[in-house]
Amino acid sequence: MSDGKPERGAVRNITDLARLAGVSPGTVSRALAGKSLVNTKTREKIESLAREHGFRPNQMASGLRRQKTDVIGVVIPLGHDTRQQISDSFFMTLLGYLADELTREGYDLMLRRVVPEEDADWLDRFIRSGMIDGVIVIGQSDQFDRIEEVADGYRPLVVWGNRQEGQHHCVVGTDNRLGGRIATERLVAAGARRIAFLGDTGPMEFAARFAGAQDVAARMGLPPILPLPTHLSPDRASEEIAQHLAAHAGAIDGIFAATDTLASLCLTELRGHGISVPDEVRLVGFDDLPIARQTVPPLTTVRQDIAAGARGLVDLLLRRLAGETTESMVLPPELVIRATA
Amino acid sequence: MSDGKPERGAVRNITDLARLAGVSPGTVSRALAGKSLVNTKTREKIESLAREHGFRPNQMASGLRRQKTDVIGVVIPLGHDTRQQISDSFFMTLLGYLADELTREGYDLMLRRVVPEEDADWLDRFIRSGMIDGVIVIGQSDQFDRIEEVADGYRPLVVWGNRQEGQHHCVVGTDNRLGGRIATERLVAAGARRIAFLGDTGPMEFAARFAGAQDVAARMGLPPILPLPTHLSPDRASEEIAQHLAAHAGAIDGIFAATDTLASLCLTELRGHGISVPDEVRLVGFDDLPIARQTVPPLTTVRQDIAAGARGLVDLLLRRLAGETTESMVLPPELVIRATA
DNA sequence: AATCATCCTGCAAACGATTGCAACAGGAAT
DNA sequence: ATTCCTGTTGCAATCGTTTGCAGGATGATT
Repeated sequence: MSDGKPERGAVRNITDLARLAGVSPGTVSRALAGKSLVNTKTREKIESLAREHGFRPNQMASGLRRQKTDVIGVVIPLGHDTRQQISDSFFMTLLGYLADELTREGYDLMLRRVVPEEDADWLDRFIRSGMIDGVIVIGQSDQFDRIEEVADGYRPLVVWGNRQEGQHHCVVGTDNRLGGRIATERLVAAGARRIAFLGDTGPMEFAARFAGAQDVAARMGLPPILPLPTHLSPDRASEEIAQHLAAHAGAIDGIFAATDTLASLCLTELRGHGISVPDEVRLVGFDDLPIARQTVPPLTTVRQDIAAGARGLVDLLLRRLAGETTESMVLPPELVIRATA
Repeated sequence: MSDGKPERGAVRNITDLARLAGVSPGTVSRALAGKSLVNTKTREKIESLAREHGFRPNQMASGLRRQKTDVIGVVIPLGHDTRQQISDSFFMTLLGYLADELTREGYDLMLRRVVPEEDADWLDRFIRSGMIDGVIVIGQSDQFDRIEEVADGYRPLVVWGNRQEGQHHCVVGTDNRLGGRIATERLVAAGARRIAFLGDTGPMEFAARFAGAQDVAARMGLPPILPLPTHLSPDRASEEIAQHLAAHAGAIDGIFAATDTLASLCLTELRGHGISVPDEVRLVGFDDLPIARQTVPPLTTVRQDIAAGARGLVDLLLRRLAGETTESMVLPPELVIRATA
């Protein structure tokens, strides 16, 4: 205050501050922690000194002593599609909401991106690092089993992904199978009969969407859904989509894309091939990312409520942190009809 | 090994493991840290015991003792446009690359999103938390002065943003003013004369792009650039863009958008208004995000090399961490010509 | 056999904050 | 005057790891 530049750097720890205030370190700790056991005058003196010197208690030390770091780990396993997944719009949006929610609850967020193939015990390593109070895994990728293994011995763990019959780990996610059904039903309602699924069917979530599509095909007596495996990274995807279209020209009149990103790329390719949407081919995406509103024509898609997902993840994690046992949370998908189907 | 389920949880710290191995804690520490002073046989025994019990040294304690946490803080100040900025494609892509680079260098990433208006000393608080070895700030937003204040007293700080004459903090970023010139020159070359700038001119980076556009207008004797202030969040932006278009119908034949995201929204609105691009109105964006390739028609834009930016940020930060003094790093923008100008 | 260097290992003091316990002051109650 | 509270404060152990220093064992050299 005095000079605009209080001599900072002099006070490095709670003991220095205690010396200045003429009290013991313990009292300083209590005062700064806002405990009720400190005399009001003492507290004010300590607080003003702390402010003046820009002092903040060291979180590492505090964490060590309290056995609680107030940090939540968020980890994105890059399974199938190493590159680019981390900048996938959906995951990033979810991450943004998670940051919001965690901040609101007084937690910091430690982000880690791992490649399970190079680092077998990525999850265990993170958990036992001692730096985090709990873990949120974004996307099961192909690591379902690894997660299951760990989940039994470690409570504060919540996963974004698909719910599996009888699984042990607590998961938050959209009902992908139902989403797949909804999307496919829409394609059929729009006149499609020979339907393809655009995307890799390896990852859990995608597999479930694919299964949902198959459900509908079976129920309605349509030909089986044709899987068109595709990577997620835009550069590779475009090319692969083009090949798929060339290979199955005329044999497909409806496409269910695993992701809005893929759907959008597909739309571009369809236009390139002179195929009209939705007249010749109907198209439905998944996620309802902002991009879905801006494609030409605007994309019909299945909406995932990302904000609700983030809230659910944090809420469940906090409850597990508090010792509760929690059920998984399944969010309802919602059809958003625009112009591609 | 033995049973598939080694009794974990028994070994909680280095001392437990020392007891098991029949050595002192110090030796265990040295062995696990890979120091050369330990007998090979002892080391192997300790390592195998550690593996068997899934033990990892506590990073908090280690950090406390070594005064080094191996964590880098990444903070996104949400200045002008509180909501949604964190899920802005550009920042998120940058964040992804940062995660990659930091991981490669053996650092973890702590992500924090702050609202400077609610929390005046966001930067100081983060720095002095004791949890991080250095800070990367993504975007100066309107916090230039605050960052300057802190930068003199804290070395391991690097900022993504715009370089200012005579500034004190180390910054990595594209030459926005040059980018603005390039974009505007392209608009002119494509036949535009009455040019507008779409976006808020408040944030540093945008202000520089705007200034670059003004440079060109002045040099070429064109009418002054018309600023069309717009929020970044898609929902508000669309509406605002529509209003701008309505207000200046026919009076504009070229638009330089501050961002590809805005450009893409603008394109949608233009189509809605039946205005043809690039015949009636030319459009140039900024960033070269993946979306730029998928708009209809594909977007002409100014490319920022995000990967190089991330590498630069991490590289400079590491060097400052090592005690070096570093210059700022200015990346060259690059015009990518597609079909909108 | 004595000396010395070379390896390893153990001891104990840090790092900085928290907290159970004890002690103290001052006032109230007896 | 004694006893008993109540409200504050200090003391010292603790969280788990690291590391400077000293010391012990071993083998080599004279």
